[in-house]
Amino acid sequence: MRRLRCVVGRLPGGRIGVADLDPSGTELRRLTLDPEELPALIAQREETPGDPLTGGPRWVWSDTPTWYDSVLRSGVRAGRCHDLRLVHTILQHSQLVQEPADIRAAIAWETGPIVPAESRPAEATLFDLEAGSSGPGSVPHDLDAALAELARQDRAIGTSTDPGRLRLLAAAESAGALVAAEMHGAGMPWDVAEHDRILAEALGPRPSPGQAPSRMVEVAAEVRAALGDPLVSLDSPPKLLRALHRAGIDVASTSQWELSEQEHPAIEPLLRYKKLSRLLTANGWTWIDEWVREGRYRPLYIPGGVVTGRWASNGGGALQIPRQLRPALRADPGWRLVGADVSQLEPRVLAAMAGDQAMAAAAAGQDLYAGIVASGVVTTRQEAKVGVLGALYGGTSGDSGRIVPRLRTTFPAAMGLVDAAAATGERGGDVSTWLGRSSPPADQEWRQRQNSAYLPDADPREGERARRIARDRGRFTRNFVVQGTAAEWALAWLAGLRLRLARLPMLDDASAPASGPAFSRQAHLAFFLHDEVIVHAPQEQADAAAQAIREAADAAGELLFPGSPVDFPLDLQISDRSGKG
DNA sequence: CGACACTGCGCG
DNA sequence: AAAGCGCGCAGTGTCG
Repeated sequence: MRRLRCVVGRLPGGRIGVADLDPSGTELRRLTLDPEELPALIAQREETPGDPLTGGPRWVWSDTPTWYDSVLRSGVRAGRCHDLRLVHTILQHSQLVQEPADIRAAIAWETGPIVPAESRPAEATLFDLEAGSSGPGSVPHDLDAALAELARQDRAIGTSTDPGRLRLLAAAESAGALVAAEMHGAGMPWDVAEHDRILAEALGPRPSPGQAPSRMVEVAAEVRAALGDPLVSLDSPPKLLRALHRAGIDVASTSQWELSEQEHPAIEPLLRYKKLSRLLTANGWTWIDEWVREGRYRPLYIPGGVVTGRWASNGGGALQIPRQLRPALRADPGWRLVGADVSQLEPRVLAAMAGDQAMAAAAAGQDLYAGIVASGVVTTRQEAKVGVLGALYGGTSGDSGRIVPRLRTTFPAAMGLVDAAAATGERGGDVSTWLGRSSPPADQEWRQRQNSAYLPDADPREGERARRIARDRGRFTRNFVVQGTAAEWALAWLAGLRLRLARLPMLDDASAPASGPAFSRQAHLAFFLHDEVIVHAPQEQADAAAQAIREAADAAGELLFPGSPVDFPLDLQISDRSGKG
């Protein structure tokens, strides 16, 4: 059953048009309204007693943040959407699309990764729908342009080799855009006092501006004493490297993995100094001042920001918050954090895609690596992990180089799939995820190097270089199919979770400080990181939220891989703080 | 002074 | 300078 679609776009003169389309694409009616009337219209159309958000139409618009942020600020949520910009990006390169000419010709929709207009807490008043909004980094917001692009996308999907998969991908990607906008609106509940406590414990109390924290000063002195160099800068890699050489420490770089292999009294304090320095510069007091407002950290999430389909983020390094600071992610009083991550998502996705019976059997328990040990191909969990990561990333040497060939005999279908993806990439071909997102074509320079390496008078070093970058691309495409399909699974998980949470009752009075009307009275997503979600839930909804997370994971598996024996077990905790169950 | 490249390290 | 994928961000250094 295909639902009603409501295409939203700008009209000449600053009004907004909403065109209702039946499943065949025929326009049934058209409304005209002022921009500030849009939230009310959406609220009215979403209103389905007892089934909030799930019974409404699919809103079609140029770009989700452009239209949806203001709607959200009015306290209104949309159930489903179709983000023309994101779907355009997918269809443009998808190998499943057999007639890409129209889509590719619509260059106005070719935006690449979005340029965050304003990621600082201030926020621009969305409808900056003036001239210039069709420049680079933007898309056409007019209703006519949206209708034309939607028609192109419908045709591209309808004539593709697998319309079902591309429709699912379009819906999942677009649902991700709704989640991203909502998570930005809600923010992560951030406990500044706890963050400060963690910093002070590691670094000493907050120093006055321009001063180094006391613990760092002490550790730096230890390093300088051990190097016999009282003035050396530890913050400049070139200077530090020279100082290390003067002290007789033979390293090619100052990276921690290389330093840690050295025996010298300066190494231990230097590594400690680097840890402290990283904590201070990346997530120190300055970070708190810059990013946390009224108990909320609000990064910008960027769906489709990574070529594989993973999200990127902007503002404060949301996807790289160190584990050490996780306890600062803390529920409001009377609320709980419900956190869940998928155990070994990528190898499970690979087993399902490849239909690898042996790998599916190994995945049957909570711990896939234990299952691989049980299969007898390796003897320790560590070997299983190194081997699987080597298979996914294209490891050829060291431990993974020894173990991966053994996996080939035990899991031939799974290994065949990633090996084939690597071979295709090395040849300059493209690969696609399970739902049809395709790898970016090899660029001109890459092709140039492959061609010139085989000319009769080519320098042998050119040939070596060509083979090396060919292997580099092979590792990329090998990983692309798995990382990208895992991202699709995660989008399906998020999409299902979001709608399940929306069915939970709105509380009459939640004791939480308002973070926007739509988020202060109901369990909502607060964080997402590739294979992990955190839901911020009123205490009385915590169990229901946990149940929703589990159901959504099962549903995602069934949606992508119907009938597959591979399941996707979760590690789930309910707590007032993240980082500890 | 800004733009850019590079290093290094946090996350999955 | 990971032998093996994908990111964002801060700091340093270089160039114009």
